[in-house]
Amino acid sequence: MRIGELARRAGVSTRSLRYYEQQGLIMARRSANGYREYNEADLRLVAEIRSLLTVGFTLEDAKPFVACLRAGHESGSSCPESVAVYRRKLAEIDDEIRALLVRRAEVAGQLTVACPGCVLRKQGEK
Amino acid sequence: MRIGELARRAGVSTRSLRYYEQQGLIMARRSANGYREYNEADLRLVAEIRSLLTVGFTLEDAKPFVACLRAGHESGSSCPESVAVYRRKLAEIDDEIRALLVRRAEVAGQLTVACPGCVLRKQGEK
DNA sequence: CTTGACCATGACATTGGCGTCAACGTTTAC
DNA sequence: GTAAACGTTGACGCCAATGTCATGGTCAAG
Repeated sequence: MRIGELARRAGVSTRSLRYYEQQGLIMARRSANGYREYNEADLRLVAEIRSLLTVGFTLEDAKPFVACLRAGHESGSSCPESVAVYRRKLAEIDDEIRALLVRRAEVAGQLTVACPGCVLRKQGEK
Repeated sequence: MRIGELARRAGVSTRSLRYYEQQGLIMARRSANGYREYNEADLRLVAEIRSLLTVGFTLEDAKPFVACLRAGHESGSSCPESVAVYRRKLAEIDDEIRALLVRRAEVAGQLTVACPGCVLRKQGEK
């Protein structure tokens, strides 16, 4: 299949597919006229990338997963490199959450001073 | 005082001060030679901006606070516009935290499948 | 042969808060 | 008078993942 069909089937733009290729994630074969030629496996790669992007991964983060799939594994996360990325991202997310909780507390504190009674309930507080 | 001194005293770069001016936050008087001339009140404005930026506000968010101070209020948050920004930012932070918790759960779920026992404790779990 | 739907590459725009040069004027001190 | 240290404006770079043109090749239907 060519890039337009893959884009439609994967629910992404052709621009994105070319960008993924440029970033070294999905390399397509080329037919005689220079058109990119894809197969079903490529559709899986794109799906993997999209699901990773939607949970906040970067394309760089997604590379090990794609490599894992291309290496023949049934899941992109079956490889130690992928697991390492998962663990790192989890730590990053935890850091962000911690930072946000601190910021929330600071803002809420200021708001309380400026306007007592204005503060809404905090995450997790009933 | 001129821009270099204000920058040193406020702990920011001259580049930032000029940028704040360009964004309409801090307008300096100009002396005959075209140099920006600041006073102590401007130092307070910059301090206000910095403290807001560090808790994740944008320069746009900071505008009402600066306006409040310039209007003569002792605190940048004494004006209803400022309070409104506080409330909005609080809601935004809560949204971000919610989104991050969702992402964390998704990533942790995937990691659990890929590598049982790898997942770290969640925020707030003892 | 032409229209239209594809495809290709290349390059600029977006968002925010600056860093960092460039190229040039001013002031200060020696 | 000249060098150092300051000031001015202007403009490009950065980061990420695209959107969106511009310009042009390919190909099937009519």
